[in-house]
Amino acid sequence: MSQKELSVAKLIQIKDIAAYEGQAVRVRGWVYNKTGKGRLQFILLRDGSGQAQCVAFKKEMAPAQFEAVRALTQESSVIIRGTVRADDRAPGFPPGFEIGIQELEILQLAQEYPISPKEHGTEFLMNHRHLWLRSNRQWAILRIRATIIKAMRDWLDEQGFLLVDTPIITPAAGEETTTLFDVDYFGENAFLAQTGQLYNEANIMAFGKVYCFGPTFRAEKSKTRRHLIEFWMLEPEIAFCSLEELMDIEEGMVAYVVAQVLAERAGELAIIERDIDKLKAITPPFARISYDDAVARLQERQRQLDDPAAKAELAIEWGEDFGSPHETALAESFDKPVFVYHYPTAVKAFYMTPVAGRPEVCRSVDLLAPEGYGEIIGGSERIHDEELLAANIDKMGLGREAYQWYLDLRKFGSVPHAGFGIGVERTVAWICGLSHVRETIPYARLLNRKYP
RNA sequence: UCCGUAGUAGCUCAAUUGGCAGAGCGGGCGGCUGUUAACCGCUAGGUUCUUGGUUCAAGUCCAAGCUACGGAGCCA
Repeated sequence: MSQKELSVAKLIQIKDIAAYEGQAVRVRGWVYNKTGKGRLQFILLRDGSGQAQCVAFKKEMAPAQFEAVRALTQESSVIIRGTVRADDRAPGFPPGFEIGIQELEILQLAQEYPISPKEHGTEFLMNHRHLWLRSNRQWAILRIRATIIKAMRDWLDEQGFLLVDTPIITPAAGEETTTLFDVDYFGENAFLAQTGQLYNEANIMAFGKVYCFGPTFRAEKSKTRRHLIEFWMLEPEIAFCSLEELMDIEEGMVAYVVAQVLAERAGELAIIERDIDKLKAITPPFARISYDDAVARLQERQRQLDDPAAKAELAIEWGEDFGSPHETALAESFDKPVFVYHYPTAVKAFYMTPVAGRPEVCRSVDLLAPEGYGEIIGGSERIHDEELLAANIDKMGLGREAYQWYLDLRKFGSVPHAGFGIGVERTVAWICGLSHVRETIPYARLLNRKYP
């Protein structure tokens, strides 16, 4: 191959490498790993779309060029020109193809890179999150995250929902007032949104079926594997919708999301070594059990336990909310997500409709993911009666002024309606089989972490 | 906030009863024509989290603090 041919070699993305077998190409990227054997050097190059092994033989290159390859450091940025060939020995994403290097251009020779292919601790990796994203596993997880978000939105769009954005800076609490982030709004007090739901309820009266998608903020001092201070939530809201219809929607969306991940991210699931048989089982219908039934199941299960510590952890009386051991124990009976509906009114938010003839429970439903991942969705039928809603706002001591516009919705053509919120990070953690949500978001905001 | 565990080289970890501060990886130098977290030889690299205490002697024991990790509560 002549210099001229090389200089006009087509610039490709590594994900497409199989289509260029036998052709001269250029790839741009970063040195993910390097190994070699004297006059033979192997560069594993990643370009964001995939990874390809690039091979340098000393006898096929100018001496200075070969020396440059030999001196490459991990994460150096380069442009490589060479010829694509099939080789079963070649690792990569996709595997089976490699590039025989003919020319190398170094954009920057990287300094000593802190993240080696060997093991590291959580603290070290989180401190280097801005670099950790380049690692295979993190790369795969965040690509799956993107597919999950896209699938959720595609499904809703297909079902006739409209994306309607809700504000981040809000004057009133969506839920409890203890977990709000304060914002100085030109000398007045405002808060970062915990939910877009109240605005969704206004928006459905204009558009029928809507959803919002964005970050939400909760200043909870919680330090668990399933909590973030800043997390992303997708919240559909539907006019003229019952709790049963809401469950149909949740079920359809979750099943679609899992199917899309299986179809489009098989390679990434393989990188993170996810057991995909567990995901293939996620098809409608999902079991639906009442809170009453769930408590009875938990009490029965607790009776069968011998270990006193485990027994104490799983203790529950009717009226109490579930802790994470309860959610895990409940979900263990199912190999799909399970709905738990009609929770006690006292443990749920002020806007949830009481069950007719049984006001101690409300028209609420949580969806618990399998494999111990717990609640990924919370939803309910909203109160559409002005008197009852106003009374609840007073009872919670929330202050009626800030909710005046919300109460207005019940004056001008109020209708039964329902909606839910699905936590993106918890969904990603479940589908990817991760032990902690900190790896499901590019830059996690945790109780004691705001860097990088 | 509470309970538990830990903090030693850039990283992951050893260090016996309180008695000379060590290995692998990564870095540097050299070797090797099919490597897959390559391999072989040489080499540099330390305020043992901080402060105070006990002791002839502290990485090791005691006290307080800081930080992280695991779990609980709360939630999506």
